[in-house]
Amino acid sequence: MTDRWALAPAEGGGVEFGPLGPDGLLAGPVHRAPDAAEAVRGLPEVMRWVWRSTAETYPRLLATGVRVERCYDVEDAETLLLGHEGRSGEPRSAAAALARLRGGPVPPDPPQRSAEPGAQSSLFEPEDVHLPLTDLVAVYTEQQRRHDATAHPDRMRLLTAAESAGMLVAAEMNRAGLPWSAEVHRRVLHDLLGERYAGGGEPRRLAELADEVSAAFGRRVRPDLPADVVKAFAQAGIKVRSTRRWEIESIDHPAVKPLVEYKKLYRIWVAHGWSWLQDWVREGRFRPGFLAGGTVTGRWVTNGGGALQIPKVIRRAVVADPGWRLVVADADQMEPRVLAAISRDPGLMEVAGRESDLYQSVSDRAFSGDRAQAKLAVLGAVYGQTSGDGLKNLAALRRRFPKAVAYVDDAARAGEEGRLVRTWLGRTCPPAAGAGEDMADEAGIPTAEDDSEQRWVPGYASTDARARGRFARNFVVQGSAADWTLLLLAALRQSCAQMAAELVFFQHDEVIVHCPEEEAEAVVAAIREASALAGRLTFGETPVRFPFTTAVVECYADAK
DNA sequence: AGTTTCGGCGCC
DNA sequence: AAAGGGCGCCGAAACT
Repeated sequence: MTDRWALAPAEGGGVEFGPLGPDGLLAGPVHRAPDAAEAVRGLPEVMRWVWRSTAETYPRLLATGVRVERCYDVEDAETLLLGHEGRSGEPRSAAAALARLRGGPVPPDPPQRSAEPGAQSSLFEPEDVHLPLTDLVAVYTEQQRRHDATAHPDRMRLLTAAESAGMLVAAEMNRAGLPWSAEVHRRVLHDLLGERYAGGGEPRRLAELADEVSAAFGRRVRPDLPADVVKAFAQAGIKVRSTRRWEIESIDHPAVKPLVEYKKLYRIWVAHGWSWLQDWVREGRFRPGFLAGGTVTGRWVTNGGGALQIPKVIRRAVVADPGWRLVVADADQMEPRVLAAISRDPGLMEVAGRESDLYQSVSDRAFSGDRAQAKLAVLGAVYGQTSGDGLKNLAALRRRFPKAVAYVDDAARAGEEGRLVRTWLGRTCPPAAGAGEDMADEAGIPTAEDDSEQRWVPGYASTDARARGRFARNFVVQGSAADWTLLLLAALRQSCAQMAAELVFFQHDEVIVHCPEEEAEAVVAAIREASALAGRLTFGETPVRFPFTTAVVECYADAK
């Protein structure tokens, strides 16, 4: 018995599966079963299942009550490996990987399916992309070799394993669902928006605010149409470039107050109103369709439902089951702590080695105690601020934490020059990300029809190049943070498996566990332990700590 | 008529 | 105080 088995659909129905040796080759006879659930259920001692697609396979296992310990997602690994090899534009299906291996014509990736409310996420149409077991294993074996060819094979192996674990977590979260009280949601909507009118038009409060805006302008204005609002301000003698809130709010005009209020409520109405509730909440659960690693940086996305943008007021509707609690855990100052870990800046590591407020410590050292300025400087360094006070503050930051600032500056320069930029574990930023230009241009190689203005010139980066620089600067921090959170989730998932507790929500640096009241303290401890373990596994031994703020609540809105 | 892009704003 | 990174969502506008 080996601890890794590969599994694939069999010709004529059912599945075939077999054990893998240390070299990644089939190391024993191939078995057959009527379906994946039966195969997995019959081999509880298998530690890792190698399959083509977790999003395709695992929801069906979960539907029959079968959980797996670990997996290896061949198509996800293909995506990460292609990225690392600077070939992110190539098709990443297992079938494409096999074709590259065998030298045949490489099939393009099938188009993505659009999201449907309540649907289990599934990236690919199943019919045309399945590989027989022996072919899948051939791709897997080659992928093992390709891991070895990376700059840090151990980190790359950790990355593909971690993201596969993330995909298990995502599938399990989608199955569990976020506890959601439709009754509370409706009450919140009614309190904010007033009664709904028949015919699906604006609710009462929005209609009233629209009337107030119109009255202030002295003519009918539709506050949801930016062009209309800009025109109305112009007629009132006020020039506005846009109707963004920060721009509107500085204007002295009676329409501003109802307009800003309208925008806020309009947003809730269209994005998380009654029709959202109708579409996305079933039997007391909201199933967000989490997709691990859905973005270039490795952050997750959700497939419909806007789960990562739930407005704070709507969180009132997230309510634990009777006798259960929500453990809401939020990583404290995650990005600067990650920057400390990846840059190995001694000063920043020392600051990040404490669990206390990092921005306060930074400000004590570099900003004479002005925490707000310190926070702006750190975020400016991470996001690539180009103007304003942030630049001045960045200089102060650079004096005290030179290695940290140099780390993101180097990433920005690499991005501007079209070079590859990687996270700590090896997730790679495609050169074209955020720019939409072709590869030759990205690499600074002139092409025949280039407009010279767009081409990269040393020392005179174009607007696009600078945008790529900002993207790359942010990528190394945000992406390495995503690396760390994958390891965190994997560890926390293993702890929760020992209890009734379930992971139900994840949002970049925040996780929610739904558990019986008596397990809540154990879950809080598990989060602390998972954080420490993830820090060690991801970044090695560093002084950096990753503390969480945790709250045990019955309602998500009470966590902050 | 159907599809893509844009403006604005929610979250991190 | 000014408007830098990542996303998704919606309706309207701008296209094919």
